[in-house]
Amino acid sequence: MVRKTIFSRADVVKAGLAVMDKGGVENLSARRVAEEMGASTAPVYSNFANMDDLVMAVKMAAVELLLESTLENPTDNPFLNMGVGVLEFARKHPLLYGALFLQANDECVAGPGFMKELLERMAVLPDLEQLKPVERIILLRKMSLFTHGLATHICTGLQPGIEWKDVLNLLDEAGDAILADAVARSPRTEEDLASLGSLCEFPLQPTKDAK
Amino acid sequence: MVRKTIFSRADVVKAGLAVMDKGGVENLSARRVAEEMGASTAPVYSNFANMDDLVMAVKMAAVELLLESTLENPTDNPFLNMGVGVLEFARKHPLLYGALFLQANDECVAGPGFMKELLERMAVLPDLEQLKPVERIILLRKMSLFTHGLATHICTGLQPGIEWKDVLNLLDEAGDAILADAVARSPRTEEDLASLGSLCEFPLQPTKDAK
DNA sequence: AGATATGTATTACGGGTGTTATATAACATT
DNA sequence: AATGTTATATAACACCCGTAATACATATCT
Repeated sequence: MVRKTIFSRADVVKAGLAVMDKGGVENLSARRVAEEMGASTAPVYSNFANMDDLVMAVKMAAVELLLESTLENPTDNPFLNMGVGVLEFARKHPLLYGALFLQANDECVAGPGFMKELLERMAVLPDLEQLKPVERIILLRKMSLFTHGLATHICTGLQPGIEWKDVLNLLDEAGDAILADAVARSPRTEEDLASLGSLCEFPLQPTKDAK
Repeated sequence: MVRKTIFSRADVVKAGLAVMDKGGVENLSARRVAEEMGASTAPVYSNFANMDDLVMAVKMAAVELLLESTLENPTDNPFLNMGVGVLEFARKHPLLYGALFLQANDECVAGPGFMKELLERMAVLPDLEQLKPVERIILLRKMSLFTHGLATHICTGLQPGIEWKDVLNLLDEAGDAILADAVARSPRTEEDLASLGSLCEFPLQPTKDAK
């Protein structure tokens, strides 16, 4: 008889992602992951030091999914597409979204790297090149806040009756409003920028506080 | 007369609110509430059928706190003040905010009633009376989404370095942008409103699905 | 083939949870 | 004073969790 399958680190992460997708972080336990894999809890602990490590790895896998989602191009507006990608992700994987953005998250797994990626994509868009780099950061911040507010409502089910096309229209209109406002305020004066101080920078590396 | 109850329903809710404020929903257990009250778990179960009932009651108490916070007037712009109130609440009670808005929340305790209240306050503001009622709903939706996006970031700590005054400036600028956009789009045509369909209504009573 | 190493399964420990059954103590009524 | 009522305390049950110790089976090496 062939030796039973060895469960790799990737297998555990894959199973963990499935569990998290179906039941959220709070259901991601060693026993459930094991059951999902069709194994015992032993492979979980041979591949990861403890559950916290696994949870982190699964979150990072979820971020990969999110970034993929933001790379699709459902509309002809690249700036809008980023937001739509986030919303699509929140709709298809509400519990993954919740694990990434709706938990007090010291490790900051989804924050800086994700924003940096989006910022680089913005820099080459024709509508936005007239803005100062700092103004693009502020614009991204505003759009990101609106988008995440919308995504949060989607995945917590706070607005049950809402239709998907209306969600997209809402994002579109808000994007227009915020973009028009950004253009109208450009170029900002120095004192204007000073009044927005800490908003003009991102902590561009993850805040891995070595503990 | 009946024997006076030492631990009233209100006492249990108060203790539950304290526990939730300090440790979030996930730490709100019968034993912790009892400890907070300086009692055993018995009063919890004599005042509430089960823990779900208590959690719901505590959430409703948290909504009361939130509404109080939105009634304060830190600026001279009543519309802005609503948003500032939400942000202040999220800053002072991040775990309460999380319990209300960052959990998949079937009971929808904080949604409709809260929005309805804000909508009524909007109707009497001078800047907004020129808008159609439906347009005010859409405006509130957008502002609410932006505000909650901001509040979520505050209470999950996703943007650690951000300063409070900058948060308020961000809200102020976004409010201007969204309000200006709403005025510019007014009066909306019928087909315009049709394209926003389900956004124009709130489910004005809580969705208590009797199970 | 036999020994060894290794990945996996099983089991168990300690602690958390919701909930309930029982015991106790303080009050109200008779 | 005795009784009944009722709020509270205690303890127990069954179930979950993270994690470690142990047992086992299989692949690899000698």
